[in-house]
Amino acid sequence: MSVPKFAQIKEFILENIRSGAWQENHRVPSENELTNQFKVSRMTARRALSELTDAGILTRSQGLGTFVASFKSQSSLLEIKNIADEVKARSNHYSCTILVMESISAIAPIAIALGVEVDSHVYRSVIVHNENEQPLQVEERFVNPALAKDYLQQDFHSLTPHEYLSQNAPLTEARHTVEAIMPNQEMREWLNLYNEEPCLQVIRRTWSSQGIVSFARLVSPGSKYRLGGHLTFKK
Amino acid sequence: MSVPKFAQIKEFILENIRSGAWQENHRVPSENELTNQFKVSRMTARRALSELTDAGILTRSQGLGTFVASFKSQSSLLEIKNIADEVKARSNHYSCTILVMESISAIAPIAIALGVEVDSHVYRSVIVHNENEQPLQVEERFVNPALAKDYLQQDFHSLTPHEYLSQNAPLTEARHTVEAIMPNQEMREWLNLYNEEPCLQVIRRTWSSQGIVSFARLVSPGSKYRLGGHLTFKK
DNA sequence: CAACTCACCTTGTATATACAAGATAATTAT
DNA sequence: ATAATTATCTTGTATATACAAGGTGAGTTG
Repeated sequence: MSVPKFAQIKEFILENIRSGAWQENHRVPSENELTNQFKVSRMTARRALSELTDAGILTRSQGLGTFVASFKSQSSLLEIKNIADEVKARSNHYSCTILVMESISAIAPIAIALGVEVDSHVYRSVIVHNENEQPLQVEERFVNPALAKDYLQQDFHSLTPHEYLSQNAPLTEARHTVEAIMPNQEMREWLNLYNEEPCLQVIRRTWSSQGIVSFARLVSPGSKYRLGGHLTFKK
Repeated sequence: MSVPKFAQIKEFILENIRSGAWQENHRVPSENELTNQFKVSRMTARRALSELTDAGILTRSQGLGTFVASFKSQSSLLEIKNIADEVKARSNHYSCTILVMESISAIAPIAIALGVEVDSHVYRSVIVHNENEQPLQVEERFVNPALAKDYLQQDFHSLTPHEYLSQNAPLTEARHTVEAIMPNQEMREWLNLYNEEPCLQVIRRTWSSQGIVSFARLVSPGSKYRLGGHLTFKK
């Protein structure tokens, strides 16, 4: 037996999720349905579902069924949380200012980061996220237009770009780097910084099954923002 | 059935690991041994072992047995890797300079972070880690003497503090925060920085089953060091 | 019509059993 | 003594079966 049956079933389910056919909260076949479809025992079908559940890809509930988990619950440690949620979790007032929404011609480094041709047009947005009307983070994002055609038509006051993109092109992968930088003049104005203050910069690239979706640069003042992480022996 | 049998077995294994009785690479009872000890079927014993393996706490190999995984393989995204390994992985030369090794009286913030009484004595070390003889990171560490008595007698040229502490008091938890700071004069000298450069500062607290082991502050120049992260749909 | 019961679906726990396959040590044959 | 075989331990895959327990909806009862 080259590929175990339970692994084949896992692959079948993952492929449906990756392709976008099964979105978040979509109901996946029950153990009995998989048992019939794949001609395996219930225990084998169950193993596939259980392992994907442990991995955070599915959620199950007794009596109801098994469902595709929401993407954000997948992330573990350095989840770059939705900034709006984070502010609201501190029970502060969230607002945002949209500074730029445009279609630009991609210079080399941006084209490379997005995996598109140099000088092809890409979307660019610059948004300032505020906590109690004070700038907390500047989000500069470059988006591959092939994977999010109507990006520029969105109203990001109600839905953050990250939320919009997650719903539109199902994310399969994300990479980020964190570094400390000194903001330039433009960035200092956006963040309302009058003195020389270091900033945390997170560069984040996100993939979907069709390719690189977007490339974001998140800059926050060092005095107002920090990232946290937590490791434990899980039970 | 209040607590499922497989969960009881998991708890039994975790407790042995948390207490330090079973160290890294210690061999845990085989499926058959657990079957006899707990009077359960092999499938139930197997479930406990499999789930802990999926969680990264155990590793198994066919024909050999099941073992306690090494702590570093537990960490996921924001693993603060051993800096010496990181430098060597880039095939550069690693060296370190030990600036301070002392026993001090804990002022309030340090005492609180370490969970000891104010004015009780704690160990402090300051080490500069170099890549090709250039300072890459300053590690200032405060250690709870109750949990690492002979900390000051170690030679940290051969074994980093983190490695020593991991071996000595089995780690059960770690928390860290990442922020951007401007280094003070002393730190600039340690890092050989002549101009104003922002730094990444990682604060890391580590727990063992007996309490807080140490509290470290890791500062690196923003231009030389960044943290990386990676999220995927795991298979 | 409303409330209750029951059938039926779902996942959750647990067992007994079978064979495959990797690793090691003891035994046997050369 | 060395090499090959075998026995025995380990984990890995797979099935059939049983009962428990949560959730939903249909049908019965008041």
